[in-house]
Amino acid sequence: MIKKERFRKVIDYFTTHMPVAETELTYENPFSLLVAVILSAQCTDRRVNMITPVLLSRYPDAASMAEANSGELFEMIKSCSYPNNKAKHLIAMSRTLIDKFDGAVPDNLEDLQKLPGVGRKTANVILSVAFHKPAMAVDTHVFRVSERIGLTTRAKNPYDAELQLLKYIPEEKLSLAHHWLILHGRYICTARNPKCSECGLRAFCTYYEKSLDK
DNA sequence: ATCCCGAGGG
DNA sequence: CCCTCTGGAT
Repeated sequence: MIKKERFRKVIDYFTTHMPVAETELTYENPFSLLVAVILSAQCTDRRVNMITPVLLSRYPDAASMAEANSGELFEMIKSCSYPNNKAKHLIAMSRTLIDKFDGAVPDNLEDLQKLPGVGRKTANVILSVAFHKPAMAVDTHVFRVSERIGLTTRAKNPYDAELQLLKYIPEEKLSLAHHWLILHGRYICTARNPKCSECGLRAFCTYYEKSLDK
């Protein structure tokens, strides 16, 4: 099956079965989304959503978080992974926002990636979700699912996968597609013991086909 | 034991 | 390319 056809089938399937797909992180503005996405690394959205309301009521914007006491901030986020790194990143990120961007979250990839703790994946999420710009953030789910269902072929790294996906997904569907792949990866196409019996994509899934040989 | 919407540094 | 950070859920 040619690539274009494969993408069409996948998009058709999700359009029917998951017409609405949004981030499961709660947020109110670009800054709170930025904080939530930084906290979400190696941590479930459920836990992040328990932390951010408390954290953001204490530090509602870059100005207040830039002046946060690192020990106090650490205590508030210690139940998620890498609390030490994340506490440092949140404070340094806020300081950079104040120093270089007038306290506002930038709306372009280059400037977003200048923020401590913000890499390409996080920057793409902010662009796509907070600013509704065409971008494809590739996280562990998007990377795994895309490879399994053949949207990408031997992607070497997340950026490679991003380029392969951008080639065939229409701009206006990028954000939707991003969340389709994440939610599918989270609940059906899980890393271990994927629920292929519940998956409507198995008819043309190369991963499922291979699993039958075992 | 293995994985969760990674980033920074060597 | 590799490693480290590092808590909670399953």
